[in-house]
Amino acid sequence: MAQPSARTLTRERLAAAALTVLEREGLAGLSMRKVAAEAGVQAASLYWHVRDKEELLDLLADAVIADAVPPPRTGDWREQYLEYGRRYRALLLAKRDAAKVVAGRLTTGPRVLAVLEDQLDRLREAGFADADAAMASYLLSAYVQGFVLQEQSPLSAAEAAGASRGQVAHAAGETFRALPAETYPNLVALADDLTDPDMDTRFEFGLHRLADGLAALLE
Amino acid sequence: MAQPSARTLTRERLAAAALTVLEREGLAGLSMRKVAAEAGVQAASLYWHVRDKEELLDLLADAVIADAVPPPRTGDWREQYLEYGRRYRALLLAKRDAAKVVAGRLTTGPRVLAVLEDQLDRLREAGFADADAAMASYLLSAYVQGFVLQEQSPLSAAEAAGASRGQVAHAAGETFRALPAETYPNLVALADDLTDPDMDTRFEFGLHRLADGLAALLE
DNA sequence: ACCTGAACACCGTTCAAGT
DNA sequence: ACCTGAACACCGTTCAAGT
Repeated sequence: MAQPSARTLTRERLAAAALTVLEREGLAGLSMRKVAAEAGVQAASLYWHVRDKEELLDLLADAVIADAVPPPRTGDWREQYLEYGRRYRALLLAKRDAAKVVAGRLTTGPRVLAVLEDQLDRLREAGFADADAAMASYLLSAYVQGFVLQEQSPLSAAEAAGASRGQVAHAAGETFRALPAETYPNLVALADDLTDPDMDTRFEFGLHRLADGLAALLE
Repeated sequence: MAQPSARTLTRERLAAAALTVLEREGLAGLSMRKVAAEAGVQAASLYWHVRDKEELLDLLADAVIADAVPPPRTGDWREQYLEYGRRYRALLLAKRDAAKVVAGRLTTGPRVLAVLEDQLDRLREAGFADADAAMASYLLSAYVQGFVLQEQSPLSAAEAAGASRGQVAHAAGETFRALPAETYPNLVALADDLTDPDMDTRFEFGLHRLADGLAALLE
């Protein structure tokens, strides 16, 4: 196939420009004009390669998770399932606003398909029925996307304004503790647990529950 | 407290106007100008009641889930946990783009706090440790939000253009089936399972896995 | 085939000015 | 205290025109 010359615009170069802008300005700051400028072209030119901004975001979503790599085939299916979840989360956390970009978008890049294929293979091999393997895969991505979406968005105006996660969590804890104990005894008692900013532990907890719940299907 | 006269703008009336616009135009079509018009006021007036659009979206998120109601205290904790999940999903599905509005936003309306309080009470009563009860609650909302986010967003440009979910799912199934079977044997074999448009069944599957995984903590 | 210039309708937000 | 009018900088998208 004909190699596009160094300066011609392609969908790949468009996706790369969009990724750069995303990293620099966040999803809210990503405009067609800025992506065009990053690609060294006028805004109107993008519409030759892409129907609209929505389609550009599809390209961006593919680019965001293009680095997906299946975990090694070591340990049992459970350990490998956990590892899929951890890697997906890490992939999303690595790029600014990645969860917002990916959430609710169908990505079918070849790398993603390869990872999905591999994951299904391992689940079936572990003994899951076809439908259960498909569901287990969907379940994992819904959980990870939902989790990282929360994790990546500022908890409040305060955090957006520059306060650290720990500070915001502490303030939230104070809010719970300050609630009337007669009406909200549990919120007051669990204030610390509810606002614990250790996201790794939280993520692992959910991931293990999923794996345990799936394991019960094999008994 | 002084009753605001019928025509004065309040944060409550602002939230109600935003909700109306959301239902009519979707989140992408929700602008400060349209919300102002709906409230019978000029766009600039909103900034007296609200710092910026972000804060208006916070109000909107509260309004979206203000109707939350805890399930009846019948059956064991597991059945009640499932029911919390079902109701949360139903609440989000009832309002256009609700998952996108709520996802990654901290809502602390009194109704939501009451439901959370009640949920924690039941989990602790069932025997969960404090930290586990807090995690179980967070896990449920991450899962439901992640799930409905997928469910509520158009799977593709085709669906946005008016094709039914079933048609899109069928087309996606065709795509998987058409893949080279040597490279993607599992995607080809599970094409139907992966693209099954029955979202209720999918949701229930995940929900039961969560509940089973949590149940294992009590043994 | 691919890109530009100019335009259109529409944004979020600010601010002096009104009542 | 609350709202308006007008303005600013910035959007996504279209389209005739260029090469």
